[in-house]
Amino acid sequence: MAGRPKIYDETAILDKAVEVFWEKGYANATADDLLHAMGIGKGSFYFAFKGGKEELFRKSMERVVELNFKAIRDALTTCADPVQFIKDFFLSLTGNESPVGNKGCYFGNALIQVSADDAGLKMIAAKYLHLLEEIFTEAVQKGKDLGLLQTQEPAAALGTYLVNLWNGINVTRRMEPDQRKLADLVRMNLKILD
Amino acid sequence: MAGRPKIYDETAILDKAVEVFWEKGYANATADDLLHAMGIGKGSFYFAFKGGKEELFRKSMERVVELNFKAIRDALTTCADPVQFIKDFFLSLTGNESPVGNKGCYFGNALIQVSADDAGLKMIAAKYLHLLEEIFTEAVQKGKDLGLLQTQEPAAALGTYLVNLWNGINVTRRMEPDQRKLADLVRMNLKILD
DNA sequence: CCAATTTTGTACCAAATAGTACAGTTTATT
DNA sequence: AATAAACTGTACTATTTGGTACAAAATTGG
Repeated sequence: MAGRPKIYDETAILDKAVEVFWEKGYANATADDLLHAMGIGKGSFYFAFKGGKEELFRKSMERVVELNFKAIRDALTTCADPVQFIKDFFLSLTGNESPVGNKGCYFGNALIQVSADDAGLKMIAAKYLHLLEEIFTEAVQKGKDLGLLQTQEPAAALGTYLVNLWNGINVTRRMEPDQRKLADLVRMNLKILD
Repeated sequence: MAGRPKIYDETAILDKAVEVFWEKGYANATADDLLHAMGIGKGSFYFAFKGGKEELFRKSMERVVELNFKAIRDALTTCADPVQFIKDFFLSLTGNESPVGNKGCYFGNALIQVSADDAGLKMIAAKYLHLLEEIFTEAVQKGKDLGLLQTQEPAAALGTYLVNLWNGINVTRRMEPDQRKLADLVRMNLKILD
C-alpha cells in the first residue's frame, strides 16, 4: 500500500468537470477545456479516467445525481408536506436563483447532446431521469397517503407528468427570458396537484 | 446574367443537410458528413454557403420552419376544429408514425446543442420556438372564438403551456420508449383544453 | 536507505477538423 | 466563336482533436 499520493481531490475535479460539461455541453467540451478546468495534466487525467472523456462524463453524471437528486429525495422524505415541496421546487426553477441556472437539466442535455453512437451514455442519462421520475412519484404517493391530494390520477402518472414538466421547463427557460411567464406556466401545470 | 447554372437544387441539398443536423446534432455533424449527404464538393459548398456550417444551419432552420411550422399553421387556419387538431397533433407525437421520429424538435435541440458562443444561432432557434408558441396561441384563440373551449385561461397562457408541452415531450420521448405512457402523459396534459 | 508502487508532467502522434486557393469547366449573352 | 459570369473539384494547410509513451517524482513499507 505505498505509492505517491494524489495531489488532487477526485470529487473536487469531478465537480469542475461537471461545470464545464454543463456550461458547454458534452460535444462542445474539449479535453483541453476539461483538463484546464480540472487543473491536472494529461498524465493524471488518463491515469484516473482510463476511458477518457466518456468515462469522465459517466462519472460526472453519477456525481450530479449524488449532489442534486439525492438531496431532493432526502428533503422529500423528511419534509412534512411533499406536495408543497414539489410545488416550491418547480417554482424555484423559474427564478434567477434557480439551482440549475439556464444550463438546463444535466441529463436532458445529455440525451440531446450525446452523439447517436454513444448509446451507452444516453441510456445512463435516461436511467437517471427515470430516477427523478421515481422521486416525484414517491412524493406524490406520500402526498396521497397523507390525504393532501384529491386527484384520481395514479401517482406514477403524476410522476411522469412532473418529469415531463421538468424536461419542458428546462428547454423553455432557454427560449423564454420572461420569468413571470415561466412562473405562470409552472403554476398552470401545478394545478394538477390540487 | 450569364454563368454556369447550378447543377443541384438548393432546397434539395438543404433538405439533406437538415437530415444530417437532425440526426447527429449540430455539434456532432461534421462538414464531411454534410458534404457527403448533400453530394456536393467543398468548392460548391463554400461558394453557396460563404458562412460555412453556421450559415448552412441558419438556412436549414428556415427550411424546417417552412416545411413544418407553416404546414401546421395552414392546416390550423383551414380546419373546422382547431382544438381537436391540436389534440391530434400532440397525440401523434407519441406514436411510431410521428413526423418527428425520435429526433426531437429541431429548434429545441439547437438551443441545447449549439455552443454558448454561437449566441446568434440560439436566438434564431428561440425565435422560431416563439413562432410555434404563437401558432398554438392562435389556434386556442380560434377555439375560444368558436365556443369550443370553456377555460378561463388566456389564449397566450395556453400557447405557452402547449409549447412547453412540446418541449417536454421532445425530451421525454428520448427517455421513455413506452408509447402508452407517452400517450397517457399527453392526454393528461390536454385536459387543460377541455 | 532501498525497493515497490502509484502518480505526474512533457513530449509526441496520427487522425480529423474547418476552411482556402485556384485552376479548370460549363453556360448565356453577344 | 469570344467573353464574361457562375460554378465545381482537387489539392492543400494550419489547427485542434483525443489519446499514448514514458521517464521522472513522490511516497510508504521493509
